[in-house]
Amino acid sequence: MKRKLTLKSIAKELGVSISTVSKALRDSPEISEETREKIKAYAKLYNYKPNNIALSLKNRKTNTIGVIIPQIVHHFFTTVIQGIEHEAREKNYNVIICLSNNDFDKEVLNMELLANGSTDGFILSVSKETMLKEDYHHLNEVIEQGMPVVMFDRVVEGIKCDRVLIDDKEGAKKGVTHMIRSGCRKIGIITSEDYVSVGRLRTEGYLDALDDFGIEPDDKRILKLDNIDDLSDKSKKRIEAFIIKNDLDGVFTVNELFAVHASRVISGLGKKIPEDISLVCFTDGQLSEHAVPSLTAVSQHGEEMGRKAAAMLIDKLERPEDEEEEYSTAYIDTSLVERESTKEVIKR
Amino acid sequence: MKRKLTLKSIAKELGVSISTVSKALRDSPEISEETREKIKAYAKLYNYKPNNIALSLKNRKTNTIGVIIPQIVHHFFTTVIQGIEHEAREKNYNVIICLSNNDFDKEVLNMELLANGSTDGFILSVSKETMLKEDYHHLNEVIEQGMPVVMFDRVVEGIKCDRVLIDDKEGAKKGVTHMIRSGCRKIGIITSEDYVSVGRLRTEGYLDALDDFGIEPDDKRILKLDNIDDLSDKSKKRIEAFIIKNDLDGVFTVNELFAVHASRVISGLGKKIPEDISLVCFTDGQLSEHAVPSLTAVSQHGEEMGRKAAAMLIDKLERPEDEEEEYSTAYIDTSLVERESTKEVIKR
DNA sequence: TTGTAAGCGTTATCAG
DNA sequence: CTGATAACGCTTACAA
Repeated sequence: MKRKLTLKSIAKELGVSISTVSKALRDSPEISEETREKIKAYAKLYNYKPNNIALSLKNRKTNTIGVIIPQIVHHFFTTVIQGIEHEAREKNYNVIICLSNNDFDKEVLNMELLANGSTDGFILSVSKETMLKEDYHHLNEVIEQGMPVVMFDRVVEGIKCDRVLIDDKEGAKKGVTHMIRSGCRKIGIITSEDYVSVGRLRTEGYLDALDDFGIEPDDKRILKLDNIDDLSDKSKKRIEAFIIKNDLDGVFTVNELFAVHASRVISGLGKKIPEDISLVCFTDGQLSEHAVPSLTAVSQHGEEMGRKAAAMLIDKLERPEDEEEEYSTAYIDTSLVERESTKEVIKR
Repeated sequence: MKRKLTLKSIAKELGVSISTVSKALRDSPEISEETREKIKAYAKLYNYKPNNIALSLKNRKTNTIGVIIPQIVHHFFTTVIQGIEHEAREKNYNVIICLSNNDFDKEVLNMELLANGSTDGFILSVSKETMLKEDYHHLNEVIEQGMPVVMFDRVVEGIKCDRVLIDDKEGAKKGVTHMIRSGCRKIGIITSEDYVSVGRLRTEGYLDALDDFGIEPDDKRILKLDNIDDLSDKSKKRIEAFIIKNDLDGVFTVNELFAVHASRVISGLGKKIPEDISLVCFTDGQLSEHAVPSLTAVSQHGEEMGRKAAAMLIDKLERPEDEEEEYSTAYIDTSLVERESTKEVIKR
């Protein structure tokens, strides 16, 4: 086993001091051309790379971003991570990803773990449990210690940090408006309980769209499920009942899973999509793209969101300490991807 | 901004030496009950947590596992990561995830980056480009430096490391056998070029199954696509042509994407699944589960694979240096998840 | 029982 | 131009 090269071992080998080696490798003009070349040649030959840990300790800077998300088995989050990764790499930062599993304690634990020297700042989407508990002491603590935080997607108020949000309300409005323009009038929505901010906002967008066209909202056409992250048997049952009982010509859902199940139920009833019932969902992922019929979807541009979050964080990290204390919220636009589950917009 | 507590700051505050604080916090019997309590009380009150970076430097041990994968937007990899995460947390390790984007240079870069002090070992699935190039110097280098490596899923030979593999051949055999038992005789396979090990192995499993039942293989019924990770327009066209030209009563695909497209093409031809053509795919993900018809799939148990890989790595990391030099390969069993795309097995 | 000092691998300051 | 020294935060012989 070949031990890793250190400045010390190079210095010893070449008969110079450690600091000479260090300076030579960083192209300091203090060092004579000759020794500099000799040292650099040696370092190159044996592939010397400085030890990041030592650098982090020395500089009190890790050049690492901590990302904490509820779960990774979720297409949206993976695209966000890709965006973060890309931006981070370009700006020479590393990324550490931790999962909270939607569990409050794990979120706190991970945060504390990473905060103890492993990262310079955080990008996070808070867990559902945290939102319910409304306990944000772990966030306030790291911020208090000077580590900037950027929240995305699931954000909470009252924290001193930047935010990146999908324009959920506008996105939902786009989707529902499209259905209305294509002739739908009896549109239902399958959404989540209001404490999940994205659910609430998307419901608002739905109502806004109806309002714009003077369509009276109807509570019976709003189904609020309690878990937005997966599709439990209970949720399936409720979706079935919802579609069977209501007389609908369009359904908007806040995620893909609800939509594919709705699609299945609708087809099972012998109704045609989109001729009898149109279907639009929030989140443009694999399911929307490959379902049969493929689903018209509100695309969230997760990658862009990740890039923006990383850019905001790095900006804070590299800004001089003085003129801080300004927090902003960036909105990432959505776009509608039209597919087979909706009809053409009616031209006037 | 509240600076983080350090041993030094505590020592100063309490008027004792740094080492006294250190010892007290680690419950050293050297320190008197009294001072120990005082120090621990103070540390607890102000929530002292040791700096991980300093510990890593001191111990030459980071308690961090580096994971390098081709891409994260892939359900299988996300489940593997979950497994790694779980196992690692339980054994008190952190996980750093890096993406190679299937790019050789990026894989090398990431590996070198993490190897410079950030991690104790690696879990990786090599990028496609790396397999093509057959250049594994980066792997051999970190191994040479004493950092253990565990390869999973896409592995290569001739590297001193542990391996975790899906039993691809057996899995494909299971899937194809199921189709044969349910009455199919003209079964086609949509797979990848042979240089992708999983593609080759799954093709072998397909051939094995045919052989078991005395069915003559037919090259025309084997379609080898060049990209297994996504579904290009070119691949779509080739799948269409393949299904239209061949007279098949069953199709086995090496991933979900190929299967959903095949399903679409088959339905488009007015044929019924599974009555006219059965469909089975490798990889049990969201698409298989939610497609209409839902797809019978060979489940890969990614989570288990991740756990196993992490366990093997940690085992190596914690084993005393002496009796090493033993590398093993673990196989993770697959299981067949029967859904709507296949018929019942015919009883004799 | 407590404190001093060396060391992990770096860099920056200052002296030679 | 080169080298000693201190420091980042921590642990651990060893000394007091």
